[in-house]
Parts: sequence; C-alpha cells; structure tokens
Amino acid sequence: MISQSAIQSRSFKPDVHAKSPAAPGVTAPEGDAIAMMGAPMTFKRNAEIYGENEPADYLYKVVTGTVRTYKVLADGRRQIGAFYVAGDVFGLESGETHVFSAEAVTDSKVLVVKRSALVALAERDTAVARQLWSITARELQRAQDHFLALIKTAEERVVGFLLDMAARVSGSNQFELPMSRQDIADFLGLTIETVSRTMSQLESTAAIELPSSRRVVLRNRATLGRLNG
Amino acid sequence: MISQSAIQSRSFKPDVHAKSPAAPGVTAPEGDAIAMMGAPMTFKRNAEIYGENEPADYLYKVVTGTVRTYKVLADGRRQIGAFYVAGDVFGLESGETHVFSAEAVTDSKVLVVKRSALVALAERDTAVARQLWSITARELQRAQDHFLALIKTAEERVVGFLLDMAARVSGSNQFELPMSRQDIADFLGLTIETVSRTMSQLESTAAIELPSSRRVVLRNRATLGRLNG
DNA sequence: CGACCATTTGATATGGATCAAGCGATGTGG
DNA sequence: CCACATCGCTTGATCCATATCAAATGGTCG
Repeated sequence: MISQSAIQSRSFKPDVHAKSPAAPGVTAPEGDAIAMMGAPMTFKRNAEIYGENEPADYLYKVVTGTVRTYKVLADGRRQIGAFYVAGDVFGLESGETHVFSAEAVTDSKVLVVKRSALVALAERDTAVARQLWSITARELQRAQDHFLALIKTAEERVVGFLLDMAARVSGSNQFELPMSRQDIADFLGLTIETVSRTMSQLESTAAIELPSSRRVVLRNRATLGRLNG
Repeated sequence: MISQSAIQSRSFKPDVHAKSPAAPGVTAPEGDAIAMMGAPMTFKRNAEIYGENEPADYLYKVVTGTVRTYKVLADGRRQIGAFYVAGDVFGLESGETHVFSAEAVTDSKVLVVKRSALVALAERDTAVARQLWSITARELQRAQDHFLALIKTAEERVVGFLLDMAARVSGSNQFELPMSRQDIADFLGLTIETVSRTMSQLESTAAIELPSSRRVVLRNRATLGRLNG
C-alpha cells in the first residue's frame, strides 16, 4: 500500500515570464536555458509538484532540496522512479502528460520553465535543442542504471544506492540522507525492513557507520565497491 | 552464467555511403532520415551487431528479424535490455560508447547509418533533430516500462511480455515468439524454469494456448489484462 | 510527559531460484 | 533412413532471500 502522506492533487500556475531569450551566439557555451528562463518556486516537504497524468507543460530544475518522482501501481504499491537533487532537471516527458508524479522530499526550491517555450526556442537555437535531447538522454541513462540495479541482491542495491547518493549529495564519505527508509525501499523495490536490516548489517561489518538513521558515513569504500557487484 | 552462444566479438565496417541529404522542406513531414540514408546489412542468428564498450558510431533500424541488446553483469548473469523488431531503432546511446551489446535473435536485416552524419544533419534540419530526440525519448519510455515490470510478480511479468509481443509482432491474438525461453527469462529477470512454469500455468487456466513452444495464442484477453496488474 | 512517527529487530511464510531429471524436436553421421 | 546426440523446453523436489507479520525502541514535537 501507499506508504504515507497521500497529498491531494492540486494544480498550480507557476508565474513564468519567459525573458526574451538570448540570441544564438550570445548564449554561453554551457548556456543553461532553464536557469536563464526559469521562474523560482518553493515546495514544502511532501508537497506535490505535479501528478501522474497531468499535462507535462513545465520543466523543472532543482535549486535546493530533494524531489522524488513516483508511480502508484494497481496493487497500491508505490515505486519511486528517481530522486533529484540540486542541479538535476526533471519533468521532461516524451508524451504530453506526466507518467510519474513528483513530490518534494524536503522543502525545496525549483526553477520552472514552460516546456513549449523551450521547444520553440529549440527550433531556432541548436544548442537548446541539444540540451533538451541531452536531458532526455541522461534520464535514459538513469533509468537503465536503475533497472539494472533491480535485478541485483538487496545488499547490492542498498550499497549501490549509498554510493550513488554519496557522489550526488556530497562528494565526500559523509552525508545526510534526505529521504526516509520507506522512500529508499520504494526506490529500490525492497521493503523498509529489508533496507533497515541491510544497513544494520553493513554497519555491523564496519563497511559503513550510522551516527543517526539519516546520517551515513562510508567507512570502507573497497568493501562497498566489492559489495556493489 | 551466460546462457549459450558466446559469439566472438568482431568489428565490422558497414559500407555506408550517406546520400546527400534532402534539403529541409524537401524532407517529407514524416521523413525518416535513417530509412533514407541507411545502408542495409544482414546478420545471421546469434551474430553480434555490436559489443558493449565499442564506440557508438552507428545507428540501426530493423527491417526484418529481431534483435536483442544485453549486458553481462559482473556475476556472469545476462540481462537483456530490449528486443527490437521491424521498424524499431536501436544503438543510439547517450555517450560515445555502447552500454549494451546487440545480437541478432533471428536472421535479420537492418539499416545502418553513421551517427555523426545524422547529428551533423540535425544541426541544419530541425526535423532530424526532433527525430533523434524522439528516438531517445521512446527508448526512455521503454526503459521505464521495463523497470516497472521488474517489480511485479513472475506471472505479471510474463503476461505483460506476451501482451507486448502480441502488439508488436502481430497485432492479432496469435503469434510466433522469435526468442527462446532463456531470452525471455533474461529479459524479465527470471529463470528459464519460472518462465516455462508460468506459461504452462497460463495454459492450464485457459488464458493462453501453446500449440508449440514458440507459438502463442492469447485465449482470454480479459483474464490476461487482469493478470497484467 | 505523552503521543506519534520512523526505525529497528525478531519470528515466520513464501515466491522464485536452484538442483535434478525427463521429454520432444531437430539434425547429423553412419 | 534410422540411431543417436544435442538442444530447448518442461516438470519435480528442495532451498533460500526477501516479504510479511509482530513487537520493541528511539526520536520529535506539542
């Protein structure tokens, strides 16, 4: 069944005033159309950003906080598609409607851009077209990695997840998990009990340390790398 | 471990003579740059089309036959990423090298196009750019569907697979599976025994019929739809 | 302090994997 | 053209990783 927090679907109208776009050539080599055109919005913890089956009219870029996308299956289980942290782009779908829902995991600030504005811009600016394509390609990469993870053992999934999070939210061996055990379980296709047990076991073998349930210290990268399959 | 048929990696040089591309506007509304520019190649059953980690210099479109992409994991298990049938495009990667290997499941004919030629063309022709993007988007869609399938039960995975294949290779309720049970198992993240047992069970409940091991008749779509989750 | 969550830990159940034959179709050499 | 080897598939018996059910613990906030 659905874990917790079933937030009622609200639609919203971000106050997007697309600035007239920089002409091609004026755009920086690493020009980020979303950052330039995006309107900031904030979402409180567990607030819905968009819902499954809503029209995919906007594109989002995380400034601060963490966002999860998810889908509730027919039998009521929730599968989390991805977590997005600062710098990540989400909400770009192939079709006209969102396939996943999106919620803020923590209080979050995101930039919002009208999709049609970017697509229109891409017609004239090859760099923007390439950027949009590369966002989709990165998403594909992530989906493939995720699905390869799902055929591994519980321990490999958890270790892989911790290594990935370490790289994305800190770059060091020590970091704070922004999400609950339930979120992790729903992301990895495991139960909360299995996630908890696996982490306890990793701690008992000195591979990691858990000063608190959300705080993780990677103690032994060599071991973790081996456990990652 | 790897199922059967470890084909030795051969590199190949498709004889691609990119015809000078149609000018934008001359391109048909549904213009298919791959079909226009592609050089036909044939591959025998189980022949390698490209290998993991090889440079992703070409893009492929299936004309006849079936192709599988796969990855061999550290522990030796093989995970099939996707099956491609007539009309499907494969081989377009985000990076410079292939993340999966590709093999012909049956004797196959494919069109081959140099990636760089298409990317160059996309710089000038927005329609081609959009086409490339949409190929990646479709692949993302497929990867997401696949990964949602992996958290379902064995029966749901098998039923989902049969419904998908029916839609893709025939459109009717009766079709020939181009791939072995081992291929199906490696695609669905199950063992060959579980796939076989599940099919037998579906037959015993009159949901499907199996005139031969490769031939499938969908007997009861209502039941199958329900079993699909 | 007390209520409420999130997390951990323990006991048991189970779906699918693994181990092990058997069977049917296909193809090959004698 | 038959005998036998091979390969792909099915079926049976048992095992095990993870789910499920249940309870205790710990952390947070009014």
